[in-house]
Amino acid sequence: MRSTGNEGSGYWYGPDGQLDYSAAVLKSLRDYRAAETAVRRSTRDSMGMGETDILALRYLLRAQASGRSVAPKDLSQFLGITSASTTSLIDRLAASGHVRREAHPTDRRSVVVVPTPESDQEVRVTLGAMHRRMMAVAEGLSAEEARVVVDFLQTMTEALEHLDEGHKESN
Amino acid sequence: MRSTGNEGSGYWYGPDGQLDYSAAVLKSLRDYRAAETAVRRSTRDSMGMGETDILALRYLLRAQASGRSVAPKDLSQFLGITSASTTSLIDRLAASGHVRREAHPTDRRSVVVVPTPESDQEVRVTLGAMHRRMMAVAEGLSAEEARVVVDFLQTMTEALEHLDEGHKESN
DNA sequence: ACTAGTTATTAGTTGGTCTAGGATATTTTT
DNA sequence: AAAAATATCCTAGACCAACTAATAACTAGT
Repeated sequence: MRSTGNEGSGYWYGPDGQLDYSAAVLKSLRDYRAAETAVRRSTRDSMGMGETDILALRYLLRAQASGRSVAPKDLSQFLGITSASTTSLIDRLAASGHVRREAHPTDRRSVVVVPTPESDQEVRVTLGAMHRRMMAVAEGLSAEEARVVVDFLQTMTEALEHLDEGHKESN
Repeated sequence: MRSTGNEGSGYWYGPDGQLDYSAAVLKSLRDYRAAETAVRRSTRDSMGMGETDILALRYLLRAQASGRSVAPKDLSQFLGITSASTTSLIDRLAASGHVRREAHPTDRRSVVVVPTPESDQEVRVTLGAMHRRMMAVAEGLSAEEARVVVDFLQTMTEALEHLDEGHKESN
């Protein structure tokens, strides 16, 4: 339907119409992912850290911003790595001056991992430009368009999540 | 989906309106990425291979489907890894029976990497379900909605790509 | 007080990448 | 035609981040 108005998204005209739109949607999704991966890689290189380290740092900064304190265990769970890997990750981040280990106020087994102000600054500078760009694109959408995009992404996310559940059965 | 209000997408109502939509868009994009990453990881684990190996295999299968032949050099370039890493990657894939090395028809220095029929089958089974699911979601969009989504993703992709260009200059 | 469970760490292994260098085949120069 | 330069792939050795298994320090239940 509405076969007009696709000058911008081209490449996918075809006799069928409907099916071509779907292919275009999936392709644009793949392209987006590729671009995002490239940016992450570039960021990662420019900060001299691995992907996981950056994820961890961002998690720590977010937690700090909302007043939560983070133990190594929380990082393990969030990142999906073992506690041993988390220990060495914190070692790395501490060695590079991005975090400090502090004593846990009540549980003396545990530790609180705190990002340093410098790392906060660094991440802001490095990731700020990307975030602003993306925010600008999002703000370019009308409320109705935003609704369509959010609905689509959520539905796609749910589809993937359900898929992941039934992954054991060879289906 | 189908937007009956936003019970699903909630959390983002606020006095401002416009800005909250943008935040919701970015959040849904993040969530989608997280879900996709999880599925990839799960697939990777279930096939007992690394991420790079799966990318390589898919590249090989696509190339085969379109009649192109692939040399190790092509894999290096596509994956962005060194030739040494590519060698060991091919070693792995050959050891697990996913590919074979064959002589290059004209250039006797070179080698052609060919995916085995079994690996084709395996990838089809493993990735087919995901692709069908995603296609189903995409087909659930009207033409107009598809246009909005594709435009959005393309614009976002361009924003990221331009960002990546100016990444050397401290900006 | 003793046992069981939790939390973080250490030690050692594995997997995938890198750099450096070597082997073989092709192309270009002399 | 022979020699030099280039191209393509492989091998060797090292590094890094993840893993598993075992340990130390602590908390909580009985």
